[in-house]
Amino acid sequence: MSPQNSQLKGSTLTLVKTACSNCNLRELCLPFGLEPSEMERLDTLVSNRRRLKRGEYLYRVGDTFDAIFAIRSGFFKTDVLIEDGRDQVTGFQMGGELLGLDGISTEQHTCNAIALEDSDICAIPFSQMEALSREIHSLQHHFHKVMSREIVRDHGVMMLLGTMRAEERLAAFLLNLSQRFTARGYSHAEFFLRMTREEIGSYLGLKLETVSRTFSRFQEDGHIAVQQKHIRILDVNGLKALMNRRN
Amino acid sequence: MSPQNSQLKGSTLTLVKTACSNCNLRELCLPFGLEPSEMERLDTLVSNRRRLKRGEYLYRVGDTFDAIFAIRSGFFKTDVLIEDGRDQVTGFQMGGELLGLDGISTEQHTCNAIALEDSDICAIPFSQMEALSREIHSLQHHFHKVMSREIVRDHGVMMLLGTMRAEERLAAFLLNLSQRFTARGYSHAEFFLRMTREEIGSYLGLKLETVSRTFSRFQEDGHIAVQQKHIRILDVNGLKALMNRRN
DNA sequence: AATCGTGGTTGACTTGGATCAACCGAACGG
DNA sequence: CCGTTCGGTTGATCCAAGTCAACCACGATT
Repeated sequence: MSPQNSQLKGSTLTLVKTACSNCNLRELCLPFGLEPSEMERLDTLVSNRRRLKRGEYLYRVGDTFDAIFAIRSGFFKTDVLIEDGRDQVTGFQMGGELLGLDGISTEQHTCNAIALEDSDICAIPFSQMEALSREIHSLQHHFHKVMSREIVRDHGVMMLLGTMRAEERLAAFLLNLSQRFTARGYSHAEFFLRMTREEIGSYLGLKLETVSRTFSRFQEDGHIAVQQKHIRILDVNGLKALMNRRN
Repeated sequence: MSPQNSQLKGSTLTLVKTACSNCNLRELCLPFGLEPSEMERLDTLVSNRRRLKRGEYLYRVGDTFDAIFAIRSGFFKTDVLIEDGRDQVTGFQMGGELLGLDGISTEQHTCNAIALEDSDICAIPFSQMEALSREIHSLQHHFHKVMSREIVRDHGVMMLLGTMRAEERLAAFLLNLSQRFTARGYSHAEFFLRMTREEIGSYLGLKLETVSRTFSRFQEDGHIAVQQKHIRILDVNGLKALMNRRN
């Protein structure tokens, strides 16, 4: 009775010639909107593929930056820390999303990226990527859009952390996950959380107990069914209503 | 009886000969690191200069995006809002900083940018900027760094909102302002706040009363001297110590 | 000089989420 | 198979910040 395991085991690890052109995430990822001939040129940069096991670091604070990473499969978190031990999860990333943009600024990574399940990533050497985007306008423009989208996403998180109560934060979090799973062809209503309550709490500015309690409350109210990491959304509109209910 | 209207009418669109090459903020701004000949080429894009009076919008949520803006002088805030009236200040920007990066993603601005004092900005048409950065490597790379720096800054704010107590947030805020004023040749220890307590609170995820009380406490403890918007920092190290005092 | 409005300060009280603590259940290694 | 560990749940209590409210300071307007 463990659908989680069967799902995980279902991922067959075959060594495929890495290429954006045959990647089923290409429409979500960097090559979005490229002509076939252009995509071939991008393929030559992305030859570098890497596997990570659950818990492994893709990069750490202070690592020198020379490549951005596209997630081919798997699930990541990024976090920042301050001296005294506090840390904050700054995001959860899934297939088709880019990691490492934080490193461009100082040529050093400013956060940690950690695989939350066995994952598969493509490394894209950044200087080559800049060179290619000088030649392919649509690649350049799309890359700018991806960076900008990250800024907009961060504003959303700031809004969430600055103005929302615990219930609203959790509802927003679940709806966001649901929407991203949907975009990747998975069920919008049923999924497994890849992260712990503590990691969710850190991302949302809450303690793990509050996350747990709020999940329980959502369940009592019939909005979701939770069993450990397994989530079923029973009432999307109920969750949405929770979100912009002012007091 | 409509100060807003009169303010809007006050927006004078003057065409001044603008040039990065003679701007004293060039080392903080987009042209950082360019050769003189390259800077001349950038000058041709930045011909477009605009004055805003206090309270005027540089852009609003939903405005179509076609240019990024460099602040030549003055002070801005950006904010996002959700339906039910809540809003969150996402940043305060001063001379040499760029505004509008949020708009690249969807070709529409996703936040409001409002002048907090009479200000002077340079508009840089984005498609021309992309074209030029295909030719000038250092411009391209610097622009990427600026976007990345914005992402890193946002992570800092997320950290602040997610893990810090009111005292720490305010201390971090004051130290950040001080440091940015210093970089612009102003006193690091004495300055005027351009924003209200409410705006500070919105940025820091606090209520205005909490901001006010915390300023008073800092004053009692001899860390700062406050009188309305006038701030003197008396004990930088005291403030720094406040910041990473765990509990 | 009197009035009004906006922004700031301060006090009294309330509360949402943190903290502390006990306990439970699933996964894993010996 | 049992003990251990880790993650999750739930309860009791506490406190930092929110809320509500009164009042003050400073400019702008008349």
